[in-house]
Amino acid sequence: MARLSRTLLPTLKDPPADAEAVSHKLLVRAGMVRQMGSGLWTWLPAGWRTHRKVEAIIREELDRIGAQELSMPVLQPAELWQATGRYDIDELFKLEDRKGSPMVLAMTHEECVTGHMAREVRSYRDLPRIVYQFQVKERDEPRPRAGVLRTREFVMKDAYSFDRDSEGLEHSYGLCVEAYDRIFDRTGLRWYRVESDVGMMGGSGAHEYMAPCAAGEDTIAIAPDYAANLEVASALPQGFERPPALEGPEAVDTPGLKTVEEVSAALGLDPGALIKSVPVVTDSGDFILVLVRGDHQVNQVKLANALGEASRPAREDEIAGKLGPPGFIGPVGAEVRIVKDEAISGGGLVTGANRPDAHLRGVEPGRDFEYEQMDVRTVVRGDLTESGDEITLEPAIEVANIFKLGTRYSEPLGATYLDPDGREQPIVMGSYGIGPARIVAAAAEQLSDEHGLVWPADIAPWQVHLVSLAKAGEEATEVADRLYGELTDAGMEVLYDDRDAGPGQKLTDAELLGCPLRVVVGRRGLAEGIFEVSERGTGVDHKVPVEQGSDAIIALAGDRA
RNA sequence: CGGGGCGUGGCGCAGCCUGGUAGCGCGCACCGUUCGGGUCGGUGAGGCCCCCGGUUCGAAUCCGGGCGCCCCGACCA
Repeated sequence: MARLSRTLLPTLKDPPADAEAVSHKLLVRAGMVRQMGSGLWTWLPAGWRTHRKVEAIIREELDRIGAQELSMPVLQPAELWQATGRYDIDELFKLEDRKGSPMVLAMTHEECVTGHMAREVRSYRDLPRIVYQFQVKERDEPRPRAGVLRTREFVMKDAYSFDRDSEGLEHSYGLCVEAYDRIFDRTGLRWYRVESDVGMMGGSGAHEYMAPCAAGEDTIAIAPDYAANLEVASALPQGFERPPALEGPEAVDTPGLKTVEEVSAALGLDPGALIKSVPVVTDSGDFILVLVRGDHQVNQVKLANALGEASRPAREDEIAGKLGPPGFIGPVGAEVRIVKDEAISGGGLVTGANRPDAHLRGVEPGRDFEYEQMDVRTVVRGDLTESGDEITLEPAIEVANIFKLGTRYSEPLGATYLDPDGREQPIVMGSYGIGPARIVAAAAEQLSDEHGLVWPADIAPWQVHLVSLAKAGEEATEVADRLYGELTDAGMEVLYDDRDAGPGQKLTDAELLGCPLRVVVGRRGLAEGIFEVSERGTGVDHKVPVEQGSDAIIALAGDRA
């Protein structure tokens, strides 16, 4: 069934010139994926085997918590999307059918599944339910990148929970967390479950599953008992050398010194002793002066969450008249709304003087200006968790996310039920996504070496890569054929390299593809009466006596799984 | 959306500046050779030089427009 001589497995000596990410290079070289267009990929047979193995793990674990698989269409009428207000999202592919009716290609399926539940669920007795599907998602990404990591079309496992109330949601959410934890353990990835931003999905809580690797687009903040997306991470700031407090603010001349670096250097102070003043304008038009420590950055996501709305940096014309010139802005005497980050404390601080070429020192929040205090800064490496552990930052791929949606979709789509008292209530929802392709790519990123891929046993395209080094007609060919038959009959997944090719090519291809066990049948081993079995990744070799043949190899494969 | 780069047999590239009818390596086919780490030699097939328009006796090359792809940033249910 899987004789390499008849398998579509186009391995490449060189990676595509435009590939940067390790997973991109290796998955293409190993003949697992091919590009069709920007962000559009074909999964070739070997790649699809791995993809489906990931799907199988997900399916088993979701079935185990009582979730039910279904399948919804990708092509959908635009109506539902107009109802939830998501029709205007730029990433949504929009089209018309032949009658001119507006249609969309679904980028996710909340609208569709909630639309169904609105019709089918009537009573509290119909709840809770958890359903899921594996279905293609279409997203017109502004910039697809890194091979299969960020694409415009991809299969997502999306699950949706429907409960009577938020307690029920907590329970369903907990079940999904359990299932997801097991799924990611089984994939063999190194992973974290982190707190995440609820983003445009709305709702009351969210986590992401993150696989650390160099090609990751996100950054996660990690400590022994802490894990969060950097977008929302929160921590205790590090100390700095604090200048002496003064009776009141004192002006100092700082001609031309506009940046934190310039001012702190000129005054001989730690950057942490400065207050960085960032004027922003919110979506609703509110003008706010945001203050963070000189050695910190404003975190747009945390700021939006703290303010309850998004904001952007203020333009110079908006600042003029309210505050000093850029580089010399400060909170003292400013008649604007002031939000101070909670990492700023104590006195003796330095701020802009709101006039050209001058700063103030000895500034103390509270005494010298009024403020609202919020947590709006981006955590930096070395900050401490509440239990005193240092935080490290790592790039990571988001491989899954889970949201407590609440009634964000059930309300606009009229998904309600009657409670025991006969009152109409909105269904409380959760949504749970996993990208199998990203799991495949993350495994390639995390586990490869200089020779190629190294698949965890449970998601490898084949368990055994059987390499015959014999020429046609040699006795070794018969031996390899027989071993292949025995292993296959025993239910093993075997890729049998029976090609008429040199040993170098066959062995390097086996390493490139990265199946857990490589079995070499060749004259040299047979002279000793053995098959040579190598474990990919560990470098451990076994000499398996020919007479024990398939049984011993099956046992070794079992050990690796 | 801003910035940068690229587009020439299946893959990786040279040729373009300085116009003259396309070349290299790998791969592929065949013959021989070799056979435990991408053997070696020979023969051969394969190209609308991304597209459209312009300049020119003549355009892969120069000019204009378009399309596609990649990278950095913004963005990212």
